[in-house]
Amino acid sequence: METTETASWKRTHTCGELTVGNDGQAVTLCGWVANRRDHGGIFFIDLRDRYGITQVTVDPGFEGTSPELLTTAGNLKAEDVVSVTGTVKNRDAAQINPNRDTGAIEVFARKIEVLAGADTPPFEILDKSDTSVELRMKYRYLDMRRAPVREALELRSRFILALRNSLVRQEFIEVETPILTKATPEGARDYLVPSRVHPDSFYALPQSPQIFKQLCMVAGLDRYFQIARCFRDEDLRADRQPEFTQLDLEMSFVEEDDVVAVMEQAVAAAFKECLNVEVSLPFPRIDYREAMERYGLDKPDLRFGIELIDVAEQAKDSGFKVFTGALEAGGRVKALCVPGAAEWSRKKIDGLADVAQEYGGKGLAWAKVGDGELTGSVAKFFPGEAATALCEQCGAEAGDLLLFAADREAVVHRVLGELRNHVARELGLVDPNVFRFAWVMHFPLFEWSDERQRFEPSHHPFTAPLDWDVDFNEDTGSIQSRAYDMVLNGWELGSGSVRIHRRDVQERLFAYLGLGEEEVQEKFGFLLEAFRYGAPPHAGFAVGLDRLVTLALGKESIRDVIAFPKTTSATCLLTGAPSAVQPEQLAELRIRRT
RNA sequence: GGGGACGUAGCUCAACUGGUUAGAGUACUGGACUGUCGAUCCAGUGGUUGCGGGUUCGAGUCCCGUCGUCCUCGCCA
Repeated sequence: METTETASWKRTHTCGELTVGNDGQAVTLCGWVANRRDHGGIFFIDLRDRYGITQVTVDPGFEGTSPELLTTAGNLKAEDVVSVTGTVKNRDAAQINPNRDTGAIEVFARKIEVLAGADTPPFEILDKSDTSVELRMKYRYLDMRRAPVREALELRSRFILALRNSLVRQEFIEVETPILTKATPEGARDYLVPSRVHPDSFYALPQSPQIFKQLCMVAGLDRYFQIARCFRDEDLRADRQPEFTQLDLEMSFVEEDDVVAVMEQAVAAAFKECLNVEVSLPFPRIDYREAMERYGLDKPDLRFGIELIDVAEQAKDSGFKVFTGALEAGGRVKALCVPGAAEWSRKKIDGLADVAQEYGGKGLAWAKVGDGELTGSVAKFFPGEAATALCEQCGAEAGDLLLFAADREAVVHRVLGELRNHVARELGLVDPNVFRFAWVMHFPLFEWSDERQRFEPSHHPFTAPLDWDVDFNEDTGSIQSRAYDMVLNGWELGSGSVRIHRRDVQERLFAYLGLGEEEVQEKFGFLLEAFRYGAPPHAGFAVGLDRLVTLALGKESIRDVIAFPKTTSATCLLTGAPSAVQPEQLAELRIRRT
């Protein structure tokens, strides 16, 4: 047993819980010195812990205030870790701080023990931070003392708990799958881990627990889930970094509706429990094809309208070569009608053209809608009646701005889809407190790879086609799959699919992909073998937790909800990872530097 | 791999078209002050302008390279 002296600093309360009800109580608080105000005799110390800030008062007029206490109080510095023992007192009305939960009381100190002194921190620890990301990440542990960061982590924790509880209520079993696993042949670049025991062989960190969760279904677990860390060695963005967390699940004897219902329950429960936000169920479902036609992207932001409009009929006789040429080449001509944007400056519209080019457009045709006439770059091709017809088709009124894209369908959709998001932001139609979920159904089974000059699975090679008996060689690009995405406010939150449980279909698919028997055996042999012993029809889903929590909090980057995030160049500023290793370590792995 | 923005005191920023000794707020140090709560007041310390080269009588400013952060295209089954 330790002596009582050791325990004398132990807290009786946190810095967030004392109220007027505690008046007169003897308490001990522990925390960091957030601030100290010295009035030439009386000291005020803001003591901070995870739960809040409580004002500690050191008053020479207070009975029991020793000279030592005054000295200690006078020497306190920001971020010193202290234990304060004293008496709770209600403040006079004039001294109440309404901006703080504990603002109606203060603790008159009898004793202050410095548990650990602190150097002056590299930046001030204020809730409202203007410190550079670089410095915040290098000293993330200091950044995390700030309430906004801490609250994001707290919400993330509660969010995960709510999701977990919902799934457990829905009879799911949480299973951990290996982090050291087998390299996957396709998809993202793998992170590899050399094997010491087997020189020249490597583990890979999982891009997702995909195969293991399907094996769980063969095993008869029926309903699996996992809060799974996933790794993909690709370049970073605001909405992705190389290691991220998914809520991953898989279910047996189910189809799309069942998976969708489970996810809707879980997400709605989390929003309700953590944010008190009622998400309306069920989420609307939209066919992939329709999403592309109406919004141009497979992750439409449904918080606003401004849908894409086909103007081929009006464009075909316009005499405008860009339009007619695109149509003759089998492409599309579509438009966006931006309400009230006719007043936008030339500079602003040129900015839109830059956006169009960024996403593969050759340029941007536009027209301002006036009183029965058009002005702007394409106006002269739509005189009189033609202008009227065009405006009617677009639902355009005087004061609106029409934006056009004419190109291959993929380019038209991409450009207008991104422009749609762009102009909505410009128009202030994007409210972070509105949550518009949707399911995008029936993604294409394959997509064309320019790089490899062939069709590849757009989801993964275990995704079932909508028609089990479809011929993969026929009209390959438009074969529909049973893959679906969950979309929120223009972000892809997650995706899933009904899997192929029939060995014959799986073999036909591998054959179509050009994977020889040997190759299939080497890469997926264990999965196909498992399927030989009775695979139930199954389907699953995985939702990106980092993204979900980011949007739930109205943040802009997933780094805001990750405790120790990576930089854009995939490094950790705090630890310095990645870093060189000792030659001995390399030798043991039989790796030579080149 | 490509494009863009940024890099000046511990921190956040300023410094007109190249021109005297690179400034301010804040932090920090010292002093004053017994009711503040981002306390206030007075004084002070603090700079290889990311790094390397170049142009120039003279570079924080212009040029080239490089490093780092952020955004982004490609990439992300």
